[in-house]
Amino acid sequence: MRTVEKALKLLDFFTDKVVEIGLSDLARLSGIDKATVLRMLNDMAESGLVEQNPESKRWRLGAGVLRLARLREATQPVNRVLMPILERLAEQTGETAHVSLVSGRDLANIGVVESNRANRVHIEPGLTLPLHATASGLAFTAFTRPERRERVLARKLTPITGTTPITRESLAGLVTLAQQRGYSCADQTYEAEVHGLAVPLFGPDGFSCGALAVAIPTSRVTDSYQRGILAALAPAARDATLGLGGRIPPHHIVAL
Amino acid sequence: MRTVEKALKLLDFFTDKVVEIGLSDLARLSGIDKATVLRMLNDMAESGLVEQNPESKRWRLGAGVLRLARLREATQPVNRVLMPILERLAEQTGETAHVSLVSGRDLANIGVVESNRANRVHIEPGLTLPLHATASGLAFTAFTRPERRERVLARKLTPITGTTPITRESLAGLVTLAQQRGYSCADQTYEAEVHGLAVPLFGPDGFSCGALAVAIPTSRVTDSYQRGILAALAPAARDATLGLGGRIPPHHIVAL
DNA sequence: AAACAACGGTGTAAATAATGAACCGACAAG
DNA sequence: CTTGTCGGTTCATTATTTACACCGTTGTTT
Repeated sequence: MRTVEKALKLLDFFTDKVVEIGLSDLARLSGIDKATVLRMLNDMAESGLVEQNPESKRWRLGAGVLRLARLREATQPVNRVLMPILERLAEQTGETAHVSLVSGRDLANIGVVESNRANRVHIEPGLTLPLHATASGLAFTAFTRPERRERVLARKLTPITGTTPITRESLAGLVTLAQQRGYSCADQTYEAEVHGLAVPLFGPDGFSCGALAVAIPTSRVTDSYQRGILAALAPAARDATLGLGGRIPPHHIVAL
Repeated sequence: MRTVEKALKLLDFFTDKVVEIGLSDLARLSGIDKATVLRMLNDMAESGLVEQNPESKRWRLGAGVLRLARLREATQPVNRVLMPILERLAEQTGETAHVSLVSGRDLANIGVVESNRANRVHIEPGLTLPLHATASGLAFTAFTRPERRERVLARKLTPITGTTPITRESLAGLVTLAQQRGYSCADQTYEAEVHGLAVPLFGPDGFSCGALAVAIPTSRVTDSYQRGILAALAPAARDATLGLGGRIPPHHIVAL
């Protein structure tokens, strides 16, 4: 495997729960030799991608990622555009709203606004969303370039909950449905008790570049409740696409 | 040179002015073969660090950096803590304030709030600050671990303006002065007509982990004006250090 | 206190993965 | 039509990465 790829994969072991990892742990987690991991970490530390806690000697994400994020934000003001939309959406729906953008072979969650109800869905910031198991992933896949969609369908699908689609046929069915309806549903395919609704975001090329989604506790889900959510979600997604400089293709209509 | 290091160095060619770079350009800029650069870019794209504009075929920073930044922010709420302090500082001083954190061998600018005066200093977001040529760098170097300080002093110092310190002796003098005064000055060492004042931020280990700085047009600089800036800067830096969970060492006193 | 295990980190010979020159088709300008 | 440049591919050579063993230290267990 390519060295750079392996090195960057190390970053995926950091989550909002596991913020610092020791050398040996990281070697075990990744299955890579300790010496190799150390060299990679040192290389990434040069660029500020990771840094070492001088006391615990453990490693964590570095300040360099903040710098890079600021740089990207300066050119494509994603946060500035999307966060207000997200906040309004969460307020209107009373449910947790989140937005994700394509990043490598999956979707990267880049913004979350939680509902302020007691019973609400919590979504980890910085989560990577699998394309086949989330409403966001389905909405994205439905409207991405055909080549990419084909690659997604050809993947080995890992089950996450009991209702995660694991055959090519079941996934293709959900994707086709999303194409027809203009939005996607994911009923407990990623986490139990969580129902997702998502609408794709489009880039300047008219293909999807991400998704805007609302996550609902299954206990609250009814047909009419979903319609209400969609009535807020659809225009929010349109605003988001336009705010990012994207172009909504004529064949995308959210069937309310 | 190590491959991972080389690959990540590619990211440094993206600035807030140069947001998209073509393959051949990037190969020329970095002095690395086209084929190698392409492989590195593809590897980094897997992790979402970069992405390719499907129309122009050129490359830019990817959404993955936003994800990583959110992750780091979730654990160490740098922005949340520092931005209000920065805004207050900019308001109090009427000058552009910025904050930077150690990132690899240099400082990464992670926040800027510009003054609202007509004549003000503009600072690019996501800039990398050289340690020897900026007030922030001097303040950081003065209070970092001795080993690191030694390495900085041993560097080959690149001149940026006419007054950038380029000998070990001149830099050591500025650093010592910063140690004595608890703050640092940089008179047009990075950009002409810009005067910098900086106070270090401290980590939990009692050594500097970054700097809080104010950038002033030289035309406004007088002794009493500087004292006024420092009177706002010193407590702001203290708040920032404490807000980040750092510990101010007893020997650090800002001599007003 | 002794023994032990696990930690971060270092050196080395062996092998794998990175490298770069040549090449390709596409496109644009002259 | 020729020329130059673009993004991208190929493949033999080679230089870099790799993994094993080892080191000193730390902290836990017996």
